[in-house]
Amino acid sequence: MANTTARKLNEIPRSAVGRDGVLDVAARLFREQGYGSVSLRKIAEAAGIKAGSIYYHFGSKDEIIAAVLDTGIRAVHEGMSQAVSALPEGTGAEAILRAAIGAHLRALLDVSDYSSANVRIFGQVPQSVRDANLHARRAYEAEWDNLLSRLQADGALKRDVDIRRLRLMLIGALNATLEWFDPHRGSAEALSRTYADVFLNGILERQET
Amino acid sequence: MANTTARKLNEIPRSAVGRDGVLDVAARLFREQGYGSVSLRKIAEAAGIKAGSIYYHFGSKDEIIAAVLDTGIRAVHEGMSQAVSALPEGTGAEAILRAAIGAHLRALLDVSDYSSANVRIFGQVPQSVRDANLHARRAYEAEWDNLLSRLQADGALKRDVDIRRLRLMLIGALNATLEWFDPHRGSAEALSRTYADVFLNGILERQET
DNA sequence: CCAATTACCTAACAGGTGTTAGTTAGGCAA
DNA sequence: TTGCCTAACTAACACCTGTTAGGTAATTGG
Repeated sequence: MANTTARKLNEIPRSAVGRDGVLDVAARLFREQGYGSVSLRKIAEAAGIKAGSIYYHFGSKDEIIAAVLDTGIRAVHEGMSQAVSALPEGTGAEAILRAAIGAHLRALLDVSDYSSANVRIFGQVPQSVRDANLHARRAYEAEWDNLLSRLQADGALKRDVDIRRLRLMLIGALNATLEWFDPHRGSAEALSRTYADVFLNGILERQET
Repeated sequence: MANTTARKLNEIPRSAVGRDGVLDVAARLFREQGYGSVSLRKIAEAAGIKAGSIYYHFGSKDEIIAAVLDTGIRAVHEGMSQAVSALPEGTGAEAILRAAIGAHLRALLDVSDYSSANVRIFGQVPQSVRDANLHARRAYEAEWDNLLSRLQADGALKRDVDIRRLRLMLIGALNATLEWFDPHRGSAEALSRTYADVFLNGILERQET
């Protein structure tokens, strides 16, 4: 009885696992090992339950990865949107871009297994699951395209760069970081600064001609 | 002994498939579908033989992906090295970098399923297979680091950029192209030029202050 | 012509896969 | 107490996986 009361007072659900617990574990495993190598039995074991029990919370394996992918994209999208809209009015183009780049990278490297899982396994999941995630993806891509177009219209970005292509290159570069970034070797913050430096001004030493 | 060698070198193999045929098919499937989704039976079917027959040419599935990964890295490495060393002496830093970027991208997008398969599945493959590929990978990475260090020492590259980090960012960005590039939408050649433009000079419109 | 080699085939193996059906134990409302 | 709800369980299913053993037809060097 004391147990029951204690449980009620805290916000801990009766079960130590639950739907969210399964999802958290799944996101972590997918990020670490890739889609094909993670079976329902592995997820169940890591979550401390049995494989069949997963079907109380989810209708299929696809439903699990779909949920992971969706949560992941939303996390990055929200992080980036908020970082940009939190800037004071009149912020310069360079600072805006630095904020957006920083937010995207932070979402991947610091914040959540969901975001990184999305990036890493998207190319490996069944087409139907990819398709289900496309709406959310396109919304995030549109956010970037809007931002970049606005900056280009203001004259801050070079006019000869195609926005769609620039966005693909930029986000692709940031996402690729997941394949090699090691937090022991440097902070996500410093890395984000380097990315911004390179993309904004390039790596060539400027000639004074 | 010499006879056997001569036969192997001169004559077209009797079979329409053979070890190389299996390898070609495997590289294509791995590139298209990822490591986990490609079974030996799928490879065999696409090659026009039966699953068991693969074991005449290879000792295990791991041996197949190891061969694919190895061929892939070598193809990119050779392409990049030759493109750079084919430049006339006295070629400027910018032209050298453009040549290297172009060669890397061409190897991924135009030349060979092996290169693109390497990039796409490396992160999904069993650790032992990754480890076996590391020597070849490191050799290619060293080639880039040498190139970039030389250019930096010559004063062509900014001095505040860490070479290792720059190489990871640059190759990562180029490799990410595989996830979205559509040859119907533009040539690899034009894309390579855009990558060079962005990385060398950045995307900010230069202010004339 | 013979023997060996090459490149395939068939059939089976043990184990892993996603998924389903039926069961159980505890908490809660009436 | 009764009966429902929640969140798990066990056991099995049909299928797929990498892999092995043994067999076969065609080609070739001696």
